[in-house]
Amino acid sequence: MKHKNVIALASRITEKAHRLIIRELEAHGIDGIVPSHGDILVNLLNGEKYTMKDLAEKIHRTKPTVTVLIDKLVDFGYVTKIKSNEDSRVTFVELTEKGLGLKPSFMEISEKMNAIVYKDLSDKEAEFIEAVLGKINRNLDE
Amino acid sequence: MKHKNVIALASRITEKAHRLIIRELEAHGIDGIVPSHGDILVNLLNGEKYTMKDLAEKIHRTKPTVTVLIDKLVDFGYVTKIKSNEDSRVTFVELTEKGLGLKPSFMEISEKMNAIVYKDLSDKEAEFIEAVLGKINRNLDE
DNA sequence: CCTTTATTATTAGACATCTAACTATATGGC
DNA sequence: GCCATATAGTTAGATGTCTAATAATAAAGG
Repeated sequence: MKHKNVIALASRITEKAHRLIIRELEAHGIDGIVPSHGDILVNLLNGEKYTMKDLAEKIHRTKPTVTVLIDKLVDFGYVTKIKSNEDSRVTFVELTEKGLGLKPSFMEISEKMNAIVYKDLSDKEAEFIEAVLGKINRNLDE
Repeated sequence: MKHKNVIALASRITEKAHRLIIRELEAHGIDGIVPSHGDILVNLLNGEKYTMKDLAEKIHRTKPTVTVLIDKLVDFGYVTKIKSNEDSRVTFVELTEKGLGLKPSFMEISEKMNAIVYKDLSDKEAEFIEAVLGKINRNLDE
């Protein structure tokens, strides 16, 4: 019990993973996209449409943040906003054709990431570490 | 090998830990300080003085970022900047008395954080998870 | 020496993110 | 039916962070 640096490691891993994702996206010709945009797009890749609020919850960001993120994705032509008919406060977000076209790249990047992260980890180790991280994650929900 | 979400967990853990740190700092009456400021201060708590560049490396941030962070810490009166005599390009940063006074709070917060993160983890589990996270962290240094 | 190259730090500009405040709409109680 | 309250989304303002460019100084090579 001498080290006590799970948080520092988690932080460094998160940042390196984010940089890797951005680098890979650029390598696939996808520019100006940060991981949060990616998270949104991944959620939309099943073809469903979601409200701004739904997306905010899914990617663990606030609504104002999602407004900005989505506006950028609209500018890039990856998604469209659709006003709800039933409740005019609500805005749905849906992938465009161009957005749907990102799927192969996203799957490749995801596989590449997993190959790096889980390199030389046995299935047992992978399972164990996810279980423990899950526990720590819950512990932090004060 | 079904989950594959170490990165997502690391990301959530990092963010929750950061929020917890900020909340605890405020509870100790330390306001306007984010984890990066904390990282800098923790590094200075041994009484040594470090250059801007040193600090940037220690906290894994760029030099422009550290310039901004330090300027804020100077405004708050926690640190002072001292021009080097030997090399006039170099600026040293050192804790003030007020900065030194943060030590007890920082230690308390660190202990509280460890208590939460390592709650119901055996020593063996803690050791193992840090070893595996260390491995993943290195794997990401492409 | 003097010029080129390297190094330290800052400034400028961009962006994701947050909280707080605001708008607009819906819902629920009386 | 109206008014209070809740909910969805945006806008405004602040801040940490980055990259690129700049300034100032040091070191190195001819």
